[in-house]
Amino acid sequence: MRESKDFLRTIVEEDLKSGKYKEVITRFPPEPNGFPHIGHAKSICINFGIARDYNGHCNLRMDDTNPTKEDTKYVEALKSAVEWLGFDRGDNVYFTSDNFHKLYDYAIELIKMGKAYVDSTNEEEMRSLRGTVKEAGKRSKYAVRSIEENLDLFAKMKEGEFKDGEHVLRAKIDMGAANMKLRDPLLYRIRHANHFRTGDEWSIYPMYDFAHCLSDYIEGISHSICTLEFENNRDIYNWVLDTLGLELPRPYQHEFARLGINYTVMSKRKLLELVEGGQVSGWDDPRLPTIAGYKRKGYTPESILNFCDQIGIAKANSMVDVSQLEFCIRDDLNKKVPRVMCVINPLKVTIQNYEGTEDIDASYYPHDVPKEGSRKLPFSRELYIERDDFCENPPKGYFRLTPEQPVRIRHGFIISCKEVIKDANGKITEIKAEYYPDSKSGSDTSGIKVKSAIQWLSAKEAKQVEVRLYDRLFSCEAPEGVDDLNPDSLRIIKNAFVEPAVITEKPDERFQFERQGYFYADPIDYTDEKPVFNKIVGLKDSYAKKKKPTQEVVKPASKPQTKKAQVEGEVASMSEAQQLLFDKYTTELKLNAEVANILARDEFLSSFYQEALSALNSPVSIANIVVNEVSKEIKDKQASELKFTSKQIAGLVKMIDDKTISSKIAKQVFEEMAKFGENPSVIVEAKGLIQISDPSIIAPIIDEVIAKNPDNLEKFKAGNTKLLGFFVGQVLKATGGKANPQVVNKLVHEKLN
RNA sequence: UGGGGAUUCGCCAAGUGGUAAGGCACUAGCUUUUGGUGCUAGCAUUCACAGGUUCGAAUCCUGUAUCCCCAUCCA
Repeated sequence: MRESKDFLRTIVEEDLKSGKYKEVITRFPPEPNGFPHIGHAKSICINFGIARDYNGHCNLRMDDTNPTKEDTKYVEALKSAVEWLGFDRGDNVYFTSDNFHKLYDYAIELIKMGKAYVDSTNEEEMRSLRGTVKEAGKRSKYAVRSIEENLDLFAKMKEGEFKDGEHVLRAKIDMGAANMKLRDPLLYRIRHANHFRTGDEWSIYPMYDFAHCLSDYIEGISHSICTLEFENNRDIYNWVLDTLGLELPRPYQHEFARLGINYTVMSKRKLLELVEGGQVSGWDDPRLPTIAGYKRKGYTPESILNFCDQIGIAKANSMVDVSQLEFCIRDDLNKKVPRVMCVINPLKVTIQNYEGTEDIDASYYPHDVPKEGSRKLPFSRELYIERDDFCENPPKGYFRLTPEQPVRIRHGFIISCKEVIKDANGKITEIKAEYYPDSKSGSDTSGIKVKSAIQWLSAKEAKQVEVRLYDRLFSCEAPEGVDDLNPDSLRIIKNAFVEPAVITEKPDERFQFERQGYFYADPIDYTDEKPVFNKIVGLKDSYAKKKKPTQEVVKPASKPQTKKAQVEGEVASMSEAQQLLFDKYTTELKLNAEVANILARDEFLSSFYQEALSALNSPVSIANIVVNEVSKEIKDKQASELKFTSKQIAGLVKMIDDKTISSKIAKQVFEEMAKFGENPSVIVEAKGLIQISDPSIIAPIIDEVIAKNPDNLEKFKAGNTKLLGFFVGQVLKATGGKANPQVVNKLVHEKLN
C-alpha cells in the first residue's frame, strides 16, 4: 500500500475503527451496455483494491435495469476485464435484475407509506412541471391518488396492462427541492422490452436511483463508491434507504473523480461512435482506451494496475497525461521482456570483405536485466539495417553510420561505409561496406571507437513480418469528435523483418525490438506463416526530442500579471441596520473593518457577540473569536445546536487576555467546548493547559530541540530562516503546546543568532 | 430558488496551524555495445485571488473569481 492514504481509504478506516461496519464490502457496478475502458479499470482498482486492503470483499454487479441497452456480450467483457486485471471476484456475478422481486416489494412498501405514487402525466408535461434550476417545480395532479389506487395501478403496470410511457411510479419527496434530483424522482417506468436475463417476465423496470441503493443494501455493501456526477443523486440514495427505515448497517455513497486521459475519449457514447462508424476495427482496437484494446495492444495488467495506483484518487476533475501510462508499460516491460532485432524500413548493406556465414551468440537481455537466455544471430555478407541509421550528410550530433563514421552492428562487428549506391532518382539503394574482423563484440581488439550500435539482420535469414505501428488516436489533447482523429494513428508495415529466433524460438510473446520499442505478437492475427506484431509503445527517444525542439510548448502567460490585480467582484450592500452596527463596531469598539463587516452582516453572530460583550468588556478579542471560531461552528449546524454559550466564550477570552493560556491553546479549548459544552476553565484545569512563560523552564527545552536537529540547525545557519518556525513548533510540541509561543519565539531567535 | 463539488509545479497528487511529500514530464551530468535502462543533481520563498485571525496560515474566518455536475421514462 502507498504511504499516503487516499480519502476513500481514510473514510473506510474510520468506519472500521468506529465499528460502523464489521467488514468492508464494496462493489463494482457497471451497466453492461459497452466495453469497459481504463476508467473502469480505475474503479475496479479502487473497489477491489480497498476490499483487498481491508480484508473485505467486492462484488462484481451488473446494473442491468435498462433492458433496451444491455447485452450478455458486455457482461462477458466486464467479467474478463476484472479477471485480466487479476482481481478475485469469487464465483459470483451479481445482477440488479436478480433483485427485481425484492425491489418491487420495496416499492409497494413506499406506496403504502404514502411516499410513492403513480403519475400519469406525459413526459413533456412532466418536464415542464419539474421547474428549472432557479424555479421550484409543481407537483402533478395525480400525486393525490389514494394508496389503494396507487397499489392497484402499480400492480397493473407490472402485469403489463399499460403501454410504454402511460404511467410511472414516482417518489413523493419535494417538487421545490433546490437539488433537482429530489423533485419527485421516477422509481419505475413501463418498458415492454426483452431483458437479456429476465426475458419478458417484467414490463416495468426500476430506475437507477431506486435500484442502486437498494441493491447495495441487499448485498450488504458498506461503501458505495461512484464517480462525481452522482453527487446530486446521493440525496435520493439516502432518502430511499432512510424512508424505508432499513435495518442498520446500511451503505453510504462516496464519490471520486473519474479518470480522463488526454489524446483520447472515454465516454461510452463516443467510443461506440468510433466502433460503429468504422474508425476503429472494433472494441479491442489497440488504439482505443478500452481494456480489450490495451490487452490486444500488448499492455500488461500489471502496468494498468500500477498506473491506477500512481494517479491516485481525489475529488478534483483531472486529465492525466498519457505519458504517465506509457511510463508504466515501459517500466514493466523493461524488466521482463527479451531484446531482439527488427528492421522496419530496410536498407541493404553489403560487407565487401566478408564471405560465408557464421552465427553470433547474443544474449536476450541487457546487462541490467537479471534474466538468462540467448540466441544465435546469423551473420553474412548481405545485411539489412534501418534506413534511418545511415545518413550521407549527417547533422551535428548524429551517432549512426555515415560515409565518415563507422558504427557497430549490435552484438557483432564494427563496419564502415565505403560506397553509396543510388538509383536514377537519387534514392539510396545499397551501401557497400567493410567490416573489421578484430572488432567482434566481446573480443574487440580493433581499438576503434564508435558512437552507437545499430540493429541489423542477415538478409537471407531475416523473416518477413507485418508490423502495426500505433500512434495516438487523436491529434489534440481534448478531442471532441471524429474531426480530431489522427490520420496516422495506424501505419501497417507489411514487409518488416525480424531475426529468425523471434519466430522459431518464440522466447516470449512480447519483445523489445531494440531501439524501436516494445512489440506484441497479435493474439488474433498472428500465424507462423504470417507473423503480426503490434507496437505497444516506443522507447523513450531523447535523440528525437533533441532533433525537433520546435515542438516547444508555449508557456502560459506569466503569473505576476494576475498577481497584482485584485479580482473585484460585486459585493452585496448592507442594510441600514447593518450599516449602523458596522459603524458602531469600527468607531466605538475599534474593531477592524473586516471583522466588523462580518459581524454586522450576520444576525446571529452579532447578537452572540453582544451577549459575550456584556459578560466581559474585551471587544476586540471577543470579536476575533466570534468571527473566526464561532462562525466555523454555525457553518453546518443550527445555532440552537451549539454546545457552548456566549458567557463561556467570554470566559475563554478572559483567560487569553490575562495570559493564562495562549491563543494556540485557546483553539484547542474551544474545540473541546464545541464538542462537549464544558466550561473553559474546567477544561484548562483538567488538562493542565496553563501557559508556561518562564524562560528558565523553556530554555533547556529549546537547547534539547536544537541538539536533536543538527542538520536543521546547519540549514538555518546557511540562511534558511523558515526553520525558525520549525524550531518553535518542535519546542511547542515538546511542551504539549503549553509553552508561551511568544516567549519561545524570542528565545529561539536569540539562541540561533 | 438555485443547489452540489472542486481549485497545491506543464500533468497527476500528499499535506487539515509549526521545514511545501512523491510520481510523470522536463533540464543537466555520470554509466551504458539499445540516443533504452540505471545513478546523481536541478526543477512551487509559495498553495486561484484579496483581506482578516495568529508568534506562525496551503491548512481557520470572510469575500471574490474560475471550472465541473444537476431540469433522460439513461446509468
